[in-house]
Amino acid sequence: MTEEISQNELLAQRREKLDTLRSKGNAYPNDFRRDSLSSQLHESYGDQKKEDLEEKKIKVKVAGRVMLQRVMGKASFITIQDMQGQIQAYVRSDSIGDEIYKDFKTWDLGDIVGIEGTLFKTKTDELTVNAESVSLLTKSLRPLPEKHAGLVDTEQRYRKRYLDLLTNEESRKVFKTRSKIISTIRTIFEEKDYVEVETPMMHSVLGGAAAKPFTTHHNALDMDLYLRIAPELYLKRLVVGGLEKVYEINRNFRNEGLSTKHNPEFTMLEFYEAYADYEDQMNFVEEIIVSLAKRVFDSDSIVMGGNNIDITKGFERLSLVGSIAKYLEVEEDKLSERSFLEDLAKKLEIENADKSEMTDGKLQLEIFEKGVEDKLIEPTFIISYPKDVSPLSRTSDTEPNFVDRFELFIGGKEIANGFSELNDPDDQAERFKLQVEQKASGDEEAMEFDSDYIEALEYGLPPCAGVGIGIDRLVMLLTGVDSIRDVLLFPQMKPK
RNA sequence: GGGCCGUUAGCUCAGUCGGUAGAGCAGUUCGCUUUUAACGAAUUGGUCCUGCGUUCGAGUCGCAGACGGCCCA
Repeated sequence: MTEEISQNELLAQRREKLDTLRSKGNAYPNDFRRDSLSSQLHESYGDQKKEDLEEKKIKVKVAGRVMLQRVMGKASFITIQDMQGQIQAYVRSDSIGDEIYKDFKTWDLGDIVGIEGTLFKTKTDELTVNAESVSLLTKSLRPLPEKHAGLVDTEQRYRKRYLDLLTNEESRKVFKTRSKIISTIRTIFEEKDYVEVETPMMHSVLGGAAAKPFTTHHNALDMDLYLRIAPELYLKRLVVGGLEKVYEINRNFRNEGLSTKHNPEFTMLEFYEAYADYEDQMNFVEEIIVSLAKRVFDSDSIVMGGNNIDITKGFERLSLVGSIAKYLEVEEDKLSERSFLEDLAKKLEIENADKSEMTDGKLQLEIFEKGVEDKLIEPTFIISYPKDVSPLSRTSDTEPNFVDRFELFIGGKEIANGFSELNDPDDQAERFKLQVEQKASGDEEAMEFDSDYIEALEYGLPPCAGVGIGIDRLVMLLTGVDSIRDVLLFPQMKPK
């Protein structure tokens, strides 16, 4: 690699410039302190009249990366970019001195500079810093992507995100919005007196979700550990411990393929509230979504493929089998008949529909996922999930084969999953046993028997309900981005 | 895992029927004191993703592979 660098002419030229800087003193000074940011200046002085601004003689110190330059014989304009945006500076030979101007003309796009001067407006009315002194703070040794198009190559945008962020405003915007969404979520939970916690990322017992885990090894303990697939069982231990409203925003790890919707590590919001049930949580989830749109985007709707989805008119609620009946236009009564389910599954090309490990519940869920899910464009809560696909949910009081669980779909995508929590330790132990059996018969996504968790339940988990919301997908939904890689700063990539 | 598409200068992209590789930006040199994707003139820069094959000759055709994108599972 070093060899390659030294051979490239462009890099060699810049290195030569760096050598000159080194020979003149410290090439990497850290003594420049700015007092202004670009957008602030535009906001404060952008509207002022040329003459008024000149009279005020406002001194500013700005710093940033040189993004554009227009160099003339004895004067230049450069556009620098800082964390907020861009601002132009006017650099004149007779303001900064001939010698320094000569040096200045050797500076390259991408260099990081500090400029001290007075604000004025050009004849085209652009707010500009009239430089009185300029300093090169960091020499850039590599040329930036093309100044107009920016970095376009998708692979490079993911692998060298810093270049993407530097040159593509849209990309910067998505990640700033992501940050705002997450901080707003924290605000909402704070307002509701929830406590934010962090629970282990390394688990010795697998549980909390149906997923294949990553395994790692602890040397001192000489034991294998799983990277967590979900924090659920730890958060409910905390509810046992009296943290009656608790939430966590953190990473989960699932050992599955990469796609526009999957990254092996992703961010999950999970929250639990005692003395609440899944209906209370549905109301809260709806409130969260509406509130995020309002607070982050000042909007009552979500933009999906050019269409506005109004999210303020109340989210629809449909049972799982009811949604199958509605969207596949079949009779709801028949969806409890095995032969009917198998026929329907075959029509949808669902594999293994006639296998014994494919329980009625699993079959219903697969039919839903394959035939209904992507039709749920308007916000819809699907409720009443089959018990055998929901090993941590409370059994329904009225329908023993179903649980008090919901999932929220918007734009055809799952946004939230929540349920009244199973707090009967004996029922939970039975469900764990079933999971262990399923694991033994080849289900790689089944959970393990967590006896420590059962013990916690035996002390008494107050009646409660919890929800998980995938943050990455939520950000995708709210920012209108189609690939999870566009909301993750550093998506997982194969090494080149 | 399957299908389709892509990979050419630092970046963005052309490249015809198989005949010695092009542009714009960036760079270098010169000119230019209100430009703004500055401008004008000149000019440097290539592992055409990798390997094998077909051919007198491959960026171009074939096979295999790598990486990426999209769709499907």
